[in-house]
Amino acid sequence: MARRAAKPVTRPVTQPVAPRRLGASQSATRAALLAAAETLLLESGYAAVTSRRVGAKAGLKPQLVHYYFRSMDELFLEIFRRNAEESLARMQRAVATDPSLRTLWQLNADPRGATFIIEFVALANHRKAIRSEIAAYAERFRAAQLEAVTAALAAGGISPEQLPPVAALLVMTGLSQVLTLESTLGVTTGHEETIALVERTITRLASSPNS
Amino acid sequence: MARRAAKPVTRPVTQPVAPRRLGASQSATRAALLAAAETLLLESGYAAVTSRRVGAKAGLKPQLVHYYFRSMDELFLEIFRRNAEESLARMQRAVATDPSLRTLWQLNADPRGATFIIEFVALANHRKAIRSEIAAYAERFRAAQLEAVTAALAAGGISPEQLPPVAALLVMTGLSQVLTLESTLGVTTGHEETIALVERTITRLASSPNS
DNA sequence: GTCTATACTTCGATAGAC
DNA sequence: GTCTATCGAAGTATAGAC
Repeated sequence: MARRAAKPVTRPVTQPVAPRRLGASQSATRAALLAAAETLLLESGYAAVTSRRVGAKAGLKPQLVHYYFRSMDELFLEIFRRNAEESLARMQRAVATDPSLRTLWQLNADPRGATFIIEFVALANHRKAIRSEIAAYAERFRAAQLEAVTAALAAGGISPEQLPPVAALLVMTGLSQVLTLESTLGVTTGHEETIALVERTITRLASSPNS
Repeated sequence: MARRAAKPVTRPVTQPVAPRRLGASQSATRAALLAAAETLLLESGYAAVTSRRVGAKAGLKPQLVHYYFRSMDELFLEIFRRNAEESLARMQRAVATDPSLRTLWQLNADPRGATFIIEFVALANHRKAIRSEIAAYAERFRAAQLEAVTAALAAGGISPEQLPPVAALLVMTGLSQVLTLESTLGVTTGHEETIALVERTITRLASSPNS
């Protein structure tokens, strides 16, 4: 992976950091690079996201990556933020329309999302700068979902003592993660039965006086 | 990542493949390299497992990695197989002693196991040679666990119609995966409540006539 | 059987011309 | 805003000396 920084670089003391020029964030070229990087990430994993390959995929020179992003970590973070913001917004829109457990469950089923999570968690394992960003987002996402689950369970007459909303949420999250993760591996034993069980349970919780 | 093979290399036609010598599989040096690689994988993610770093961690020359393993993929597979076999065996031993849901749940709680899974699934995302191996193992593990869950539920008087054993298994697997995954990120919101719910549910399923 | 020397590739990043 | 040129570190892998 040709680790970090080519040279220590004797930096002029008057310009403490970021002396390099950086491209505008509205640039179409920048957007193309981001799109190429995102595709690479999903198709081939984060290790495939190198400035050279991103450049090639976008039909551009690899140095442009460094012109628009201070470092590869910054590129990764930009990809993460965009997707995070977008999926948070999508979730909140969907919940605003129909604040049910089924809505949340269906949102989780997006296979792209699970692939993203895997890649970024693995990334976080050796790029500390990325870990905290992911953790912060995870908490934010959890809080927003929790609100929806709490409301949905209350509407179904389920008390928090019978079933803590946060536990219900984690069960759903865990399940959808395993299901999509295994699907990408080609393992699908038991998936059908499990999905059926979730559907039944959601229906039951939506309108019953019992756990 | 300084991708693949230094040179095409003009290979003599009489020696179609694997002309290189390989070290003995009982070698202590080999074991040291494997241990170092495994530690690196867990601590820093698969991208940190490079011949140079593995060598350094083991206090050996990086070239030795290539002497004992034909390629980095082979090293990864060796790590995977060892851990896979061992955890399958451990599970079967535990279940033989006490074939209950709680036994299975406690086995899943091992954080090492979940970290391994994350790393290898991410790896499988762009190393095809590894994917099939993981998928095959997953099916094997699933089948063994399923047997135990089926027996445990039957013993508790739960019919497969009330709760399909394979679905119960996937719920447990998904949960333990999310819990440890989030823990490594430092996110633990709701974990306590969820673990409590699982414990309660296991107790209920172990000895009751109701779903 | 075991390890060293070394080849060659790719990496991130920068400087400076256009 | 983009391209040419280039550096030095790190990557995989092989050939051949002990």
